[in-house]
Amino acid sequence: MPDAPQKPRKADLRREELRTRLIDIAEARIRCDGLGAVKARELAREADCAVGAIYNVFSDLNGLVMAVNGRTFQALGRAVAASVAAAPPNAPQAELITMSHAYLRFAAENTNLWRALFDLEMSTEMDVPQWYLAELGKLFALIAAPLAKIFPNYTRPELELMTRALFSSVHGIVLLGLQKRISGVPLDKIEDMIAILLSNVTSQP
Amino acid sequence: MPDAPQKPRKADLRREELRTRLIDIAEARIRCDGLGAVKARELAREADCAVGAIYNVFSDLNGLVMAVNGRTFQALGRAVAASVAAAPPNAPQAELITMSHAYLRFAAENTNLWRALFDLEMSTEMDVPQWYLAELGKLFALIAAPLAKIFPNYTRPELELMTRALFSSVHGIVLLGLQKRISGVPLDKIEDMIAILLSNVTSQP
DNA sequence: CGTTTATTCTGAACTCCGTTCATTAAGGTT
DNA sequence: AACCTTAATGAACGGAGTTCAGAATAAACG
Repeated sequence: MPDAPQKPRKADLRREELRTRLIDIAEARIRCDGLGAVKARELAREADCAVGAIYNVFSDLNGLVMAVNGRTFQALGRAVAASVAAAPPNAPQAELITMSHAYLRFAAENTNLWRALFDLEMSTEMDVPQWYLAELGKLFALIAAPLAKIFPNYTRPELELMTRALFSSVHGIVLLGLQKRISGVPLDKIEDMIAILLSNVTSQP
Repeated sequence: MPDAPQKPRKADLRREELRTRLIDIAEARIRCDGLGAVKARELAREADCAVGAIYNVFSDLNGLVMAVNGRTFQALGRAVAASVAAAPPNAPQAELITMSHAYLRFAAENTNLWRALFDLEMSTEMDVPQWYLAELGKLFALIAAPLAKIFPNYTRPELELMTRALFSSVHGIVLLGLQKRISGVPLDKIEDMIAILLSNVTSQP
């Protein structure tokens, strides 16, 4: 009797179908109205299931939001990677700026989803899932590559430090820039901030 | 009859006393256990008043947290200003690094209070109070002064852009650095990140 | 100083939310 | 078809912010 664990059939399919349905709904809600719009009863109504069913598929609502965050993080990574893939090689400074602008663009166009990426981890001080660190690692690698060309004399640790520093810097600029567009900063000003920062950092004396 | 509006007496004193008492308690709670530890019933119990009394003094719990944030923001401003006051003049690069390290130090030593400063504004998309912008303006002025010495050729708008960019960058480094000290970054690594970033930015070719 | 009016304080009650679990229904096995 | 194992259900629970009719207190007045 090969292929022993073949028991689950209908149930698992239904479960998997409900899982993606719930993620779809939660994603749409976060996109439109932010993290606070993810409510158990509304999800159940829209997904046409019982409230309890949600907890058969996810440990709690945080787990569901985490699943949405997984999608968002991958989409973010794709957006940044795509931006740099279409750029000319051997222009590492321009590469950094292009990636950062792609990051800004993604955050601006998917503000609520992008926010959820960071708002959830903070509130619950649980251990970061491994896919989270993996995706972050991919982003870091994209940044480290052009940086290594710009600073060929940097040691490995110095390069890592600089990578984290630049990522955090761009993240900070985007975060504060997108917050309160009123009385705040229009998108191209944020672009300028990123560009002026990166230009100054990457032009050695 | 001069001095007409002299009516309120006992009531206003009690009200003001309760106000500061509530802010004290909320501040202590946030400091120890974060924003989530500010609960109406617990506050009332600790302040020895009815839950409703809170709403006679503040519009809601957000208003109370706002009051705490006011204190925190002022303390933050004092900490940063003090750090630069004790530094040698005519060393603008060192000044910037000193201030940024003071910012990091304040955030590290008052993490929950510092977090509340930003976590609340985000969740409720209400209009930013004017004192908030005023305090931010003071911080910006502290940054702009040494920057003007480093980049004497910058126009006013360029200088403003650079000021915001650097503040946001340092904020981002501190934010992501302090988040998840586990598997994350120790304090002196964060200091190094700030220093390496600012050194690179402020050394023109 | 007593009475009356205005103000403030009180806390039970209302609403809303995430989560649970005894009960019910369905799926799989013999 | 009868049995058992598993999943789905939604009323109920606990805990949160906020409100508001009534009690208590302070002010005003005779």
